[in-house]
Amino acid sequence: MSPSAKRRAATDQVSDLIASRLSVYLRCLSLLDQAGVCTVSSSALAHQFHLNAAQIRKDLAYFGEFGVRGVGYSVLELQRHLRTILGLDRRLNVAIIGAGNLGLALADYPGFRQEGFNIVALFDTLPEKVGKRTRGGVPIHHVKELRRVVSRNHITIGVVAVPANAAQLVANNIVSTGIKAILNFSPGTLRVPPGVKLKNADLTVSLESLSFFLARGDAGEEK
Amino acid sequence: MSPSAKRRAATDQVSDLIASRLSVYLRCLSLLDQAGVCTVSSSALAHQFHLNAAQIRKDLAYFGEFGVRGVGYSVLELQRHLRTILGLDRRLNVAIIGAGNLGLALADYPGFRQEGFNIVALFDTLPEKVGKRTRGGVPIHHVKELRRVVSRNHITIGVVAVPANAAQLVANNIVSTGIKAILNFSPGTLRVPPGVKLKNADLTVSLESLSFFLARGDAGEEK
DNA sequence: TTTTGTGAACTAGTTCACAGCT
DNA sequence: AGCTGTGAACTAGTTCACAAAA
Repeated sequence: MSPSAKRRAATDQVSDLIASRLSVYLRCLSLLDQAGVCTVSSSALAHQFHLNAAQIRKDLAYFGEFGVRGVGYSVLELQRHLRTILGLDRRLNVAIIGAGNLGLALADYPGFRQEGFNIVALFDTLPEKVGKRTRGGVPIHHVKELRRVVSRNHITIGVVAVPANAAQLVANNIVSTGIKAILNFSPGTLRVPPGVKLKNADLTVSLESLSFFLARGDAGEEK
Repeated sequence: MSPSAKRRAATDQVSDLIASRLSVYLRCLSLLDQAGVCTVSSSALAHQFHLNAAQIRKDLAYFGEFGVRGVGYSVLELQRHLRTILGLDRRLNVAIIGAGNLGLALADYPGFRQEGFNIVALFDTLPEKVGKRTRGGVPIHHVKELRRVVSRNHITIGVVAVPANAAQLVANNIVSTGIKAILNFSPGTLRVPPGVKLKNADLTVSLESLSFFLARGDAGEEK
């Protein structure tokens, strides 16, 4: 079967788990690249980063034949492939709604910029915040400007960083601008129409799971 | 089979997915409670919050028989049960290592306090930060004070909010104090000994998954 | 009758193990 | 010889569907 035949149609539903792992692989490769490594085998990757070799191969093979049998994967080449697959070959503009502690911190978080994400705008409704900028220089707009700013700046990802009671309203607002990807930090379950990808990153849920494992006394590694 | 016989031994390994869902259920119940609802059936819960009724029942039944056949669950009673199961019946003290943007924001994040978590201390190595306090009043200590502050304040959860290159070192440091639960915001794969529960909350991974789904053009709901 | 609790059926995700390249 | 790519086997997680209880 030819490599191109392997690339799946855009309609195939790929699980969230695979998407997250690809992102992890990319970060592992960056580390190897920095360390001057040119070629790596799936088992070397697996061993170094506590992953499963077969799973790495399967995940990668899903998108094409990137390896060379008997040799392994070219670190540089695989990095490039993963960046393309993850859509990181172009810069992505991100808006954060909610200029509270969390929103402000996310806006200036250096990790995002580093990986190719531009946080181009914050939004809030409080008059004392609107018009200001974060320490890192991200401008804070009024939420009513959302649609205008989104289309002018080609924003493709919206981040919800408002309290729970406002979250669904904000999400609807984001969806109405045509944005197709939402990262939600607020607690509770948001509803978005089909065609819009929602990812939850509720920090309290994470802490409460830890609490749960502490209470039971059984631990173990996370996947 | 008696209700108590259902309660599983502490050695049973319960998946992360169940733990997270319990936390979500608890939040749904809080909303219902605020709305003055006294009793709720699994299907009502499922319908209102876009969950699966059978899954709710199975998750809950794993820990005991909390429902009444033909009636449903008492909102108040189930809340209390979930809080116990999640270990939220006692307050939990949390330390955050890394007083950067993210660490500072997490320290003052009102959602944590609200749910029963006390962020009692921040840690950093920079002399200009050590000795200060966050806006919310959380004191910033030097990392070398970690062990002392942890034992004096009965801290049971450690949060890693430092750059990737320092993360493993910080994790080791946390483990050495006897803390058994770590929430990791840094990118990359940390290694912790068995008996310590590690939960990753890498924000870049979340954004990159979204980017991936944008690039493919297939969306759909997250689990 | 209504709704729980749960075995059975099903679906998704992971790992094994090896054929097939290089 | 060594390592990828992948069907087959396995494991985990979800949903169905119904008996038992209120």
